[in-house]
Amino acid sequence: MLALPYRAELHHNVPLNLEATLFCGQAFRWQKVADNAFQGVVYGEILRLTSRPNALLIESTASRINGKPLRDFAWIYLGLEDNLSELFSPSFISRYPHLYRGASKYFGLRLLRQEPFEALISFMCAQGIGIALIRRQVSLFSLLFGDFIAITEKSFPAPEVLAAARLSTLVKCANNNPIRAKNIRAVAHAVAKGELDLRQLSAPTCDFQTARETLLRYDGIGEKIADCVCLFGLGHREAFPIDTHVRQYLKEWFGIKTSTATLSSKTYRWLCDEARAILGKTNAGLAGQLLFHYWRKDIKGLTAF
DNA sequence: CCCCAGGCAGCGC
DNA sequence: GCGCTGCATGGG
Repeated sequence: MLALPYRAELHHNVPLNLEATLFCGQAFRWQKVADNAFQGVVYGEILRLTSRPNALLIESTASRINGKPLRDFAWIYLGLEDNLSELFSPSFISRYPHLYRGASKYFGLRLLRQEPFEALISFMCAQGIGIALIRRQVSLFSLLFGDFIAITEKSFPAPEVLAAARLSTLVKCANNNPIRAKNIRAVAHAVAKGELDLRQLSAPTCDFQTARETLLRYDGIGEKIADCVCLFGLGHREAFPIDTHVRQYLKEWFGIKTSTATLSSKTYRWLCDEARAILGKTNAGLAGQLLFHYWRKDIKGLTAF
């Protein structure tokens, strides 16, 4: 395994399920490198996280990431500030004890705080195709446009690079989908120009709906993608992305049915409201992720990583 | 060959 | 407002 010069240890007494967190957070470029050890690239540095009882080993190519010491960065990136003690309300637990038991297996799943631009482009690639294909697309962006960090690792490209890229190369990254490639280039251009200010959308002063509506103005970003970017890239905890799996468990577990093949905007928002009514407004995002993971792994038998 | 995979936009009605 | 279809590709 690649030797990383800087290391820190985060001693904590809060629950952390690293594998579920990285998988559900859709950090598509992260890889499992050993038992309880995962490696990724964030803000142009390699980051390796190893989970131990009540401690997290942090190793990196730099002593600071995004201007913060490794310990502080990991705390924010992994969403460890969230209080999990009231994630599921007493009324939810008494009404759905079996779901509570099932989801509790993944207690310690957190909401990632990814790099906003990488999250934005990654989720634009995650439309109606399998995880393997999504991972391939996102990796190609780094392979073709990123800068070397080490022999084996590259950064995610900057907005300026993608904005100036040849369309034919972007098409390769976008699973040969020229429409998606154009959309991605247009969004990268908007970010590069400062017209789409991701830092502003992730500021505490920016509310969720404003961030969401701003993203929705761009082609290639619909309700679900906007919610994903808000939840995992911009730190808006009340976002509740509804994909095909979430739609399935809402129907199966809570009897919330939708008839049509594709969700209209209105129906999508209605489904969100129904889910928030059950899971609680402030906890819906994280609680939904636990249910999502339980549904995928235990009910559908799909594997993470 | 079918349907499904962490959807979106555009079309006809 | 709706419901459907094309986009694109790999796997079951």
